[in-house]
Amino acid sequence: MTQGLLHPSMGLEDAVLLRNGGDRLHVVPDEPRRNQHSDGPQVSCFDLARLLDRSSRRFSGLVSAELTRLGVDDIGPAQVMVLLAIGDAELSVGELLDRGNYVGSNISYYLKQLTDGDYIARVTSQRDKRSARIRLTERGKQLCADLRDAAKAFERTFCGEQDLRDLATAFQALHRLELVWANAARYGV
Amino acid sequence: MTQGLLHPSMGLEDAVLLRNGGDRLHVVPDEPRRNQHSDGPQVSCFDLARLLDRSSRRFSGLVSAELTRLGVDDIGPAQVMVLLAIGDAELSVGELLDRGNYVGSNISYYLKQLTDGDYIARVTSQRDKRSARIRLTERGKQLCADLRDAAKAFERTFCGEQDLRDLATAFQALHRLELVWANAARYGV
DNA sequence: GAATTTACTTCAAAACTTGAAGTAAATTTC
DNA sequence: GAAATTTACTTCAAGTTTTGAAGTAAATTC
Repeated sequence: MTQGLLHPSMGLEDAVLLRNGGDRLHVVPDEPRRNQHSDGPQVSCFDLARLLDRSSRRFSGLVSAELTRLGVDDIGPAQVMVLLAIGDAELSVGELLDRGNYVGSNISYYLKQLTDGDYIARVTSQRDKRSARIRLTERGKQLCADLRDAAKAFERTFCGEQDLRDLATAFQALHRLELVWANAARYGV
Repeated sequence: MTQGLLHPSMGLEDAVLLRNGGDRLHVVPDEPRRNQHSDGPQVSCFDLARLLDRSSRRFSGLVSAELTRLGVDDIGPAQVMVLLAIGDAELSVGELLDRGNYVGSNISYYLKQLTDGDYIARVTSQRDKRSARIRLTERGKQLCADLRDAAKAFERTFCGEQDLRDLATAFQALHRLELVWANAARYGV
């Protein structure tokens, strides 16, 4: 039984959390810092996938908390992600779909909630009346701005230089992997 | 309005997919390869979060497809993740919870399905009769093995050296970020 | 101008998540 | 050593999210 790729019963995921007397939190790496390219213990795509899930959930929790703090209770983190995906652009539902996260009926469902909550405005496109153009309302923009501010504050409080680099590193590496997975889904598999 | 952290309307996520005549797929990086530490365009945690979601979904899709191919139709990718989280270990529900992904009632729900499908066996612990010990059945082990094989085959077909490095890189960076997020959730925020 | 395709939306069923409440065993407290 | 508390789960009911099939109306193609 091909053992090897999958974790050899050693929890790759155990967190080492410490509080250091003062008011600032530190994450203590168990090793000085691995050489960027000697990939350490074998990592399978399943390991990564579980970490993806876990991180996603964790982050959603933070966004939820922030929404509560902001007094927003008609939408959740999932809807927020849609808002952020729209950003400053004015785009059609199709373009939003191309941005990747969702399937059609799903985004309709979110858009309905966001429209009801007055976070986005939808106007039927003049050139193509089938297609709706979507953009943030003032309320939507305000929420995004508030969240960005919260994220900034969060970074100042909890993140060091290395954490910010990790953010970019994770993004780049994951971005490439996603292309591979998308490719696979598209052709053969 | 604090613009900057959030995508300046340029889709960081557009995929560049090519098919190159032959039977092998390539992902074409738009630059030779960024210096590992000059983090390129600003990436916010929201950008990463959306990518996390997207990648997760994408990967689940691949697992789903593989399950279908294997003729497994009583469980989905979510349950598979639980199986893989258990691995070769025999552990209690509590330990599984500590491995991080789920909340209590949630894992009960999955464990029930996995028990019904005969993928896992649960025995009441003798030392502490409240606690159930969980392990994979032969069927569960077989499925995990099949999936690992599929992943191997997948890697051979679709991944280059760089992709494998990305896997490890993403894992490490994300792992650290998750600690930060977990920390934040635990104290203050 | 009929047939097809595109760009969505709606609906209903399934899957998943959450939180509150429940159960039974272990531990602590008095 | 019995009562109270805590631990280790499970169950339940009420959401929320996801999926896929079907629908609608505008645009395109034939």
